[in-house]
Amino acid sequence: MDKREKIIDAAISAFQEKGVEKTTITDIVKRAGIAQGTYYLYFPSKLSVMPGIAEVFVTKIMDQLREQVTSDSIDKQLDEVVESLFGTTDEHRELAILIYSGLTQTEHIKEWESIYSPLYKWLEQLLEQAIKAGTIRSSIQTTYTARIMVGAIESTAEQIYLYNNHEEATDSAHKQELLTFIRHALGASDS
Amino acid sequence: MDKREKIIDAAISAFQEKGVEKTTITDIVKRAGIAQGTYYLYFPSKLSVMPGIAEVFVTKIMDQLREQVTSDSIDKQLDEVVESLFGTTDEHRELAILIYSGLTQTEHIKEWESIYSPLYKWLEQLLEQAIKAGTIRSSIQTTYTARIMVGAIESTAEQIYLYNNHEEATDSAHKQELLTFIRHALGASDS
Amino acid sequence: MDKREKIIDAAISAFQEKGVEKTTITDIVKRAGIAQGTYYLYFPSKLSVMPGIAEVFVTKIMDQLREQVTSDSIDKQLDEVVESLFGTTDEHRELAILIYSGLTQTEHIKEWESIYSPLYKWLEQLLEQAIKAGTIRSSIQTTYTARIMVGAIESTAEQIYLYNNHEEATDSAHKQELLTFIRHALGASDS
Amino acid sequence: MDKREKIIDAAISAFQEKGVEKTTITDIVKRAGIAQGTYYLYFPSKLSVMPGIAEVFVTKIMDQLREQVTSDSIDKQLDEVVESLFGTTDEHRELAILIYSGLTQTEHIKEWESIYSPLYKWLEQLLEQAIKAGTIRSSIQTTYTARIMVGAIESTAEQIYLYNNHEEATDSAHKQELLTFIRHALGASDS
DNA sequence: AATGAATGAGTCTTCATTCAT
DNA sequence: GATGAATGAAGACTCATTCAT
Repeated sequence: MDKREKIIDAAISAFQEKGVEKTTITDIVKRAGIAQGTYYLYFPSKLSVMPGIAEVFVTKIMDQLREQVTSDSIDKQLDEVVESLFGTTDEHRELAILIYSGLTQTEHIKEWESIYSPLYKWLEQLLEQAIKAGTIRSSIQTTYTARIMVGAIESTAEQIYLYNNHEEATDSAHKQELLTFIRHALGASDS
Repeated sequence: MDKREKIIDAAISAFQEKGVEKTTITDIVKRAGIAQGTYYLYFPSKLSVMPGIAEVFVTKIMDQLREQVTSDSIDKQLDEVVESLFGTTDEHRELAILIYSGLTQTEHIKEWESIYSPLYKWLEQLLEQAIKAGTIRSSIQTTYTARIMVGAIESTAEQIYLYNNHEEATDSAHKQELLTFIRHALGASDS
Repeated sequence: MDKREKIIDAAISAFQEKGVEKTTITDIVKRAGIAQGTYYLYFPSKLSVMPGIAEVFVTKIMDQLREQVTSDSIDKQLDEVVESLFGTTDEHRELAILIYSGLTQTEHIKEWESIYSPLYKWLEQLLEQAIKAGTIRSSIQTTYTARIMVGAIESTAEQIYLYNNHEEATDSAHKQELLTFIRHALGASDS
Repeated sequence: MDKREKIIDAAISAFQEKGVEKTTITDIVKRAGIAQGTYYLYFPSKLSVMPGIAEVFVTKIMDQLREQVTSDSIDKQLDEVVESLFGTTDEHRELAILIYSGLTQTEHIKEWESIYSPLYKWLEQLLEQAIKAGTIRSSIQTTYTARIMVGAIESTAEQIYLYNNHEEATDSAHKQELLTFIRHALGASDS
């Protein structure tokens, strides 16, 4: 395992435990088991690990999606996409917060688009296939709609998992409403 | 103008210019034209101005909405809502980021929901009236859909104004796609 | 005694004892009896005290000169000037080195001229009086000759006191040669 | 070109550009095109290159003098000596400073005398010949006067080239005054 | 002889907070 | 209430030096 990876992992664990603001480079290097100066051979500052962390995060999202979205019908696929993204947000909520927090604190916010592009690309393809199959409306421009959908799903997941005190019943209703919202938006047949 | 307000305004301007992390109390008091110690008579720490800033932010959003959403038909109203929220995001994007950033850096993230509640409430009522008028589908649960819509609109606005390098043509297409998306989602008549 | 002066005195003592390079800000503040941060309220860096130190040095030179150069005849005055500057260099040799060293290490070297100007002015006046009295040649341009003389005397003093291992006999001969050199240069009557 | 020489040249260029204090071994090895560790095969520390640099410096001074001082009369020779040393100081002023600076930072300051000895010897011989020829006063002790002259000339050159902002007219007058000063000092015929 | 990644002790510098006025 | 000079703990960052290859 190379040092760059060690540092990213150590940073994730430190940021999650102590928060970005309160984490020091010293915390990170201790966890990574490397020397103080070695950190600066790989990253110029505390927050410059953020894009690295974000990549790890998106990799996790994509792994989950590829694993969990397996159906053929668009209807079930939407279900699985929402389920998967909700799951990732729930599971890695601290990671999600710290990425957002870290990105906003730096000049790196413009990198968000490129970090997310694998996710956007993947969803675009899924939409294109559905259009070809005639299961969603043909007027959809996949480039934009993919981004809109990801935004809608993730913001809803954040509302549920990050801001709220969960309640099984309302959470489920909220999620169902999102699914219905998206299905209508895509012009898919209501299930 | 009392000192508390002066401090909040100074904090907003400092945070926007230098970022939350790099802003110091000294920066704030200099802009506010008060003495170092005076700050602590009004706020116990740097991040404790955040709720004050957030209030200002939501007030601006609501003022814009009330002023700009004036039509009768749901179709035009949606147009105006998107237009208004896009405008606010564009104009106050740094403010939005710093609030989010500030909230994630503290224990205050759960307050996001309550900070946004005036906006949610306002949109719920708009939706309820449209349901009554029969211009959108009656199966909509306004509590959830209001939140989903705000999430979809703001995340799209962020994608356009925060992460991207603007291009007139694509920005406009992206926004149109969002409108179409929402209209279908609400079961409104396509314009 | 104000803090700025305390810092300069502490810096002189620290620089002399440990050398400029090996002295830390911590060394200085400890000797000055002030807090770490207080240093930065007065000076932005370690070497920026140097001009302050140089002023102290020139003040000492001037005090000595005024006290020791009391004769009326130019011949004796020259003797006393050389004696005085040699004495100052001998007594404060470490101070002299560290000023030169410190000035060369920074952007402050251009300030040397203005720091030395009291000395130059004083010697110009002495020369002007001698010209009026007809005891040195009238073709002398005092502005330049004052500078040349100071340079000649100090460089000789440095050669003797800083670079050499002293030997009473040669030191004295060296000094006499300098005096003869200057007397002839000024067109003064040889003693 | 062997590595030792490469290092000395790299050190000169780095010291001149960044100053001795701010130059790091890393700066030097990068310029020399060698590896970090290789430096230590040739020099034990940063300042131990200084004597090597000083050699280069005095070699340049002597080369200039031998090339430019070619006349027979003492009067013209003095002119050429001053011209030559002024030229070297102007051209290599940073080099001169960094040597002085480097020497004062270490225990090496006593070496200044021996570094300069070729220059002193050369000037002693020139003076001896002039005494023999009867063109300067016979009471001169060449050992001391050579040192005094070098000191006077170099300190004047420093005053002009290091400390001042040049002005063609005053610089030239300053130099002429120095020449007149020295001619009288040596008891040479005024030109 | 040459390399250059890794080290970690040591320093500079910042800045939230205090408190005498 | 208001001030702002002073504080000093804490953290970022540097860089001479080493050593396995």
